[in-house]
Amino acid sequence: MDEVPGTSDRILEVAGQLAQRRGFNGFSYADIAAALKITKASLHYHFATKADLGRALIARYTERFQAALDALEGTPANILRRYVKLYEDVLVRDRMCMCGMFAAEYSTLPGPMRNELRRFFNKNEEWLARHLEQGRTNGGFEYEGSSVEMARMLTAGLEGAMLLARSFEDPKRFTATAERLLAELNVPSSRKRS
Amino acid sequence: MDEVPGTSDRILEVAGQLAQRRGFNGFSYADIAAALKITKASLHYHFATKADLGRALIARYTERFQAALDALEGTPANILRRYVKLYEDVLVRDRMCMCGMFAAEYSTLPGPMRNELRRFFNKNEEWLARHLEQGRTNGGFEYEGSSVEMARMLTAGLEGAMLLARSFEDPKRFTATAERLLAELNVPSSRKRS
DNA sequence: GTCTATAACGAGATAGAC
DNA sequence: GTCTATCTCGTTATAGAC
Repeated sequence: MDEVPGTSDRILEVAGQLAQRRGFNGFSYADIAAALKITKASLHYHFATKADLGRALIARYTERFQAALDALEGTPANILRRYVKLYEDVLVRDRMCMCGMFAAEYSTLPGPMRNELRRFFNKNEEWLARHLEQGRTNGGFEYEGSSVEMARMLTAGLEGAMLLARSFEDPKRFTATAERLLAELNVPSSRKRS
Repeated sequence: MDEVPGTSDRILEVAGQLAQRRGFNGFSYADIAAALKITKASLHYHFATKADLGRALIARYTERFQAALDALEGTPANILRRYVKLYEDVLVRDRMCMCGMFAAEYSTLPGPMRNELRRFFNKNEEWLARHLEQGRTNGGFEYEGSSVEMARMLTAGLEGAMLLARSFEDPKRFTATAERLLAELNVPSSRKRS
């Protein structure tokens, strides 16, 4: 395990970074080629069309995000704080959530990418709803109504907060909004010791 | 008043629609020209560069949005419900908030557009914080902490919810999340009579 | 698997006639 | 103000040699 990455992987790595910073319509094969010092033609060997590349980008992102979620441990409150921190880490590296980015570009995306995008949000929602449920049962979370609805509110809030924080070039704006969102669940700020 | 719109206005109207559906990088002068049945060269007479056009688009959007906000009337709870309905109306016409859209494209936008974008969000935040404050004083709103922070949470939630609703091609997803957000303020759903 | 070369198209933008 | 014509460049994509 942890082998030397092949060309396809390195393409996905660079393209992913570009996509998270500039959006799917904001980068080109030329950008990737320049970064990897190979030619555009070589890229097409690995990903015949940009739609193929886009689909692979989301699939990889979903897989990695899911792995990060599955690795989160602790009390329900701490798991949720660490979940928020995943977003924060993306932001401080000057990136946006890839799927939040692509969601904005939704109407210009090829069909296969749209489906892959929904898959990401569905998996995210499922994980979040499950952990909210657990937190309500035995983690001190307080909210009324469906956990799925609450998961959707949190996701919307976090994605929107990333968008706004980037527009103001101020990651702290994200942190503040994220803390307010958690406060709605009665999850105290990580700065206060619980 | 209510004069026949000149060419510049018609350009902004069409370009605005395209921008709200496909993003700033998702439409071209050719698209506008086709819709208005004039040539691309004519467009450049009115807006020399696309950056100029983009800046004018945000300025106009800000102005119109502000006018819509100032026209909202009723109890604090009803004003807030009508505020949410402004977003909803955009969504059901198959559009996204122009500035939410541009926020996603932030890193690819020309500098003048970035400044204009922040101006929009600042004005929106100011209006919202003011009305939240009023609602807390004499409208039954319940929340802790700063009204500005709460305004930012609401804006993030609403923008994010629009993004997600569009990805699932389901405006009801927005409505549900918006109601959850208002519920956090103790603003009851508009479906229940208060 | 990577290269050179090029096709085929669309983008933003300009010159200059009317 | 709007047009025709054109420029220059960037885009995705392909053919075929190595």
